[in-house]
Amino acid sequence: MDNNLNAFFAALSDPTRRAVIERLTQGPAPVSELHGGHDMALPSFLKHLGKLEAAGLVRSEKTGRVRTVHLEAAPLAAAEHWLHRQHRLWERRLDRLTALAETLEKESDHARFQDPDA
Amino acid sequence: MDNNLNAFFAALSDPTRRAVIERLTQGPAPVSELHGGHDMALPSFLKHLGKLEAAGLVRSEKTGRVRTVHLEAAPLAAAEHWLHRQHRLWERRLDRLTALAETLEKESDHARFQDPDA
DNA sequence: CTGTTACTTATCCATATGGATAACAATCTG
DNA sequence: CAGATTGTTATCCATATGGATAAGTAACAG
Repeated sequence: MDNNLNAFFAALSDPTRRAVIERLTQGPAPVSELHGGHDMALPSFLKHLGKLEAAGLVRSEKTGRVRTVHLEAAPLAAAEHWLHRQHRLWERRLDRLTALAETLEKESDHARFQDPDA
Repeated sequence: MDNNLNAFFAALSDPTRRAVIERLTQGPAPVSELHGGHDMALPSFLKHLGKLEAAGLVRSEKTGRVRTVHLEAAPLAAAEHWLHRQHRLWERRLDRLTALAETLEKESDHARFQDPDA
């Protein structure tokens, strides 16, 4: 699960591949359609699809001479989950810091009240 | 905002860098502490920190001879947001398909009712 | 002011990545 | 069957990436 994050994030670090993912949220599509609009030779484009599939973000089946590609939901959810977790831990920590700061501020007020000319 | 996603995801595609992020959710740390535990020469490790900082995931300040590194929340949130959006679009599409399937099923039942031996 | 600590900078190296072209294979279509 | 479609495989190439070592700078500590 953790090892996959390497391939997941690497796959998403390329704009061509993110565009493919975005397109696929509209539904499955054959390779040639996905390729259309990307200014790039087909074999080069196929390597991108290969990485997406290797990362498990996408799956494909071939029928006749057409290969149809579709999104795979689970990995998106997994990566999202990792990010969310880190984000949450970080925000929680900020909250604790804020709370601490407020505590210190109150104590500081109190001290000033007891010893105004400090 | 979109251009940053390249660097964001690329930064997260390496386990050393993800480990740094995870460590930093516990709070800021000096370079040497972050480096400890990673079996890697300091300059190599510094390149990882450099990428994290270039991606905006992390910031650092130097005081005396110590550089302290801390997490930057916003980019995590941005990447998380992109993933969430794609995930949502994809799930919404699955829902539409499910609905369509159910509709077809009902129509099919209806047809069978009118023409039971089909 | 000498030594130690904590980075920094400069190179170097092997492999990975993103791109291209050329040639091949396997369907359809007429 | 002949030809066009739709991928696929095999190379090749330039640059990026992840690692290393060596040497340098900038604070402290004594």
